[in-house]
Amino acid sequence: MRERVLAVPRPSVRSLTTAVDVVLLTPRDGTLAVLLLRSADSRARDRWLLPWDAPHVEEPPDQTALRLSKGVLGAPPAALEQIAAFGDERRHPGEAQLSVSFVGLVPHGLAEQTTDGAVWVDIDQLPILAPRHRAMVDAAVDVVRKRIDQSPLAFRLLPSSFTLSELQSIYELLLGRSLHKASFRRALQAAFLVEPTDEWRSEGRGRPAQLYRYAPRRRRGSRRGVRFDLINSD
Amino acid sequence: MRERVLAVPRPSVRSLTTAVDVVLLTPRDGTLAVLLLRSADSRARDRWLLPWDAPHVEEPPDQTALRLSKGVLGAPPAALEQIAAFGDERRHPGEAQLSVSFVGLVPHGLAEQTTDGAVWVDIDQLPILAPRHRAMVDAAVDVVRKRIDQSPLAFRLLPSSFTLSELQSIYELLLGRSLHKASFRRALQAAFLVEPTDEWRSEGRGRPAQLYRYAPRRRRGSRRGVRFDLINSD
DNA sequence: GACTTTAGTAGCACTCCGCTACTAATTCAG
DNA sequence: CTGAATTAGTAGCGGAGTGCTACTAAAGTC
Repeated sequence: MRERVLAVPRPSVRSLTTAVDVVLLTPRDGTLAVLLLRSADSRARDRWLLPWDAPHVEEPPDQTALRLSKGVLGAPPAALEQIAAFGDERRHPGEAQLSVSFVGLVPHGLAEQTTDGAVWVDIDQLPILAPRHRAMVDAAVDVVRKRIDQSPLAFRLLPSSFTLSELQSIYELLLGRSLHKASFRRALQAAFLVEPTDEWRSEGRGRPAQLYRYAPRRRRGSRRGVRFDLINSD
Repeated sequence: MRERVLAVPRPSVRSLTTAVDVVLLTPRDGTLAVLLLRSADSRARDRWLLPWDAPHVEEPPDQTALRLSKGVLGAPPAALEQIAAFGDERRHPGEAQLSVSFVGLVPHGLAEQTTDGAVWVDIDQLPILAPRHRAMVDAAVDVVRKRIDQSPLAFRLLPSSFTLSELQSIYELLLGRSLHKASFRRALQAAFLVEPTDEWRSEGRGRPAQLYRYAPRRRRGSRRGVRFDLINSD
């Protein structure tokens, strides 16, 4: 930083039409479902939409996403994270040049109380959406699957006490594949993420299950080496 | 999707002042360095800046990022990925309401030929930057560290043939910690990412090293279980 | 009471990972 | 020429992690 450097001309900003779009996901019937809105205008090009809006004046995008989520759910989602900005030629329903997209996770209980006009649709039975909205849904699922290991997302989809089978179902759902029961529990125990309560829940037939609560304890440093889990040879 | 749903009012977009900002990283002297520009106006509030500009008309943000990168480097970077959109109260040097930020990786050779006005600064010796730029640099490093396992980023920072020690250095640099030689090589072999050439390189003192090339072979499906690598108890 | 269903555990075989300790090939100092 | 220094590369041990089969446990159903 001691070298002499020439100065560069100062750029300036430009105004782009902007939208904030939200992909709300909930566990439903063994898979993930997305919240879609039926278009107001029956002659509109897009019949189904992700909830979206322009940011209000001085409102940061994450606040817009939160406002939108509360609007359709009546309450904030269990988690809300930015996916990415989409600004390419893929069409947005409002013709926004730039979209900032968010993914939210909605626990089952909250998912039942959506406002009129909102419908949960299974993730592999999506209707035709505007291309940009379609890309956001795919990206949202990817984001969730990538974060699930690092962040206690799964626990936010459950009530404060839950059975380990319920927890496993959530993980299977979010990961999109099934897990082995014994291995799942062993990994869970090694991670010190849950602790048993002294309650049990009898769910129809079968042996009652012990209830657990989310109670992460400080990990002893588990510096892993490089994994090279390279799947997509990008 | 067979339920009857009420229609919702149609939102509309709004124009926000927008910038695209680029965090270019290169390996240098055993750590990562960021490319910064010296501000044109000596009385400007921010003396140092990340390269940034407004998108041109009809130019998607990733193209803007590529244009900016080529502008300072004279050539495209080895990799260029979106980090995130920043739209909160953290100040942008151009007062942009919304910033779309990208991270680019620059191989050592290319890093030496930057235009005048650009300086590489060690990542832990950053000068004061506008808060939003500062946040972008931190986020850029995080993004790289999270993707390094899944994506062959490291190989793009090296010439087409390289020694395994060089490769390990790049990994150490990107990950920000040192790796064990034998373990690194074992993991690399298991991943079928490289193949040896029949050339050797003698680098001053010490035994000559065999040169390898990046040659990923289709992995046999290595479905791992859940890892619960939960470190940040978010 | 036998059967079904769900919860939960034991433990084997195998892989993976960190590490110490080695061998190999070169340069450099004298 | 010889030995120290330096860098490359491998062997293999011990422990941790993983996938799986096979079991035991506790409830409901008929």
